Amino acid sequence: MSSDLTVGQLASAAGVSADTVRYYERLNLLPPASRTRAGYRLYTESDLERLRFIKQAQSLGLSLDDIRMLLPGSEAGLAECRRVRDLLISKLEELDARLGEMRAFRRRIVAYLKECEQALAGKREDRCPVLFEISHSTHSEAKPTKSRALRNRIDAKKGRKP
Amino acid sequence: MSSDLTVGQLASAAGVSADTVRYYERLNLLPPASRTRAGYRLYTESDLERLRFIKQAQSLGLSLDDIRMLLPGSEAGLAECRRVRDLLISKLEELDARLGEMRAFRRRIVAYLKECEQALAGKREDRCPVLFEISHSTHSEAKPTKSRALRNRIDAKKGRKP
DNA sequence: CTTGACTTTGGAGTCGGCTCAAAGGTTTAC
DNA sequence: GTAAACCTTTGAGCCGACTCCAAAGTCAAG
Repeated sequence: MSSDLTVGQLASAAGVSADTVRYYERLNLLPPASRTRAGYRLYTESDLERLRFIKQAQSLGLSLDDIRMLLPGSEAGLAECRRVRDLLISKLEELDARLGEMRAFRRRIVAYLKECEQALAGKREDRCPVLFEISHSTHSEAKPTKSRALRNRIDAKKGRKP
Repeated sequence: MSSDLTVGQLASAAGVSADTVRYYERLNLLPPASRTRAGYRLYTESDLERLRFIKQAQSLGLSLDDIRMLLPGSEAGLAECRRVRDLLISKLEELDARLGEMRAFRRRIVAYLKECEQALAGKREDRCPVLFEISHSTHSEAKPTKSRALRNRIDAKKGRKP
């Protein structure tokens, strides 16, 4: 309470950008901040806790929509707990479905890889058996745009504030 | 030539929309289709296989950029095979890394779920212990990688062709 | 008093992967 | 011969979670 924070201070305390804080406010993930006479947003420690909670939950793979459902509602302990449990169960189901798919895909990749290695060891294939399996068409290539997914990951890993 | 397909036929055979097929063609994921005199696209079985491969790879979380790299280039047999092998190896590594992350995430969810169930069984908590923990854990590194892919897959499962 | 680092707003842009609309041309079924 | 159901193109819109921008206001240090 000794410490009221501006957006920028709150943001850097939580390791996000000021834009992100305002964005969360628009989405009702953070309550509308009180203001100075000049209109600057003012935040308290509890806003910081809440913001950290959001980030933490997000790092668990929850979407902002999911998180909004987790944020302090009006119910008391047990009801709250049931709500959380239901969300966790549904996330777990999603996760398991996806894990199953990924393991199947892994088996497929491994099988393809084995075929490749065999063809390379035998040195007698006139074309990659994997590609033969996948498709018979040859097709000319445009320029290989650098993967955006990769760039996004890199951006995400290093520091928040530009 | 027994089985030439129009874009709509190809699309529904693969369970995607015609728009998606044309979109893939724009992205060079499918070779430019041959045309009838009237300009209609014509596809073959091998296009269908290729399209199915794309969907299969995609359902496991590979981006279209990733997939493009797995698709046939113009080099001859062994070189081609080496390229495919190298890509398969790197995808396999990625996949394993991701599987590891997901399993860790899963353990965390399961642990939280257990706490919820216990609190509900004991009926003595005044506050959900999971919410308490999340709000008091230290926020390390946010990595919301899977949310998006996860939701995309879910959308993909039910919402086909409206 | 001026500089420069903050703040405000609304609105636009980004990325991947579609999805839809508009305005027209073609093919097929009756 | 005509209507339905295809097909063509270009180009815009959608989602989630930001991110950036411009133009203007505010605040603290020197």
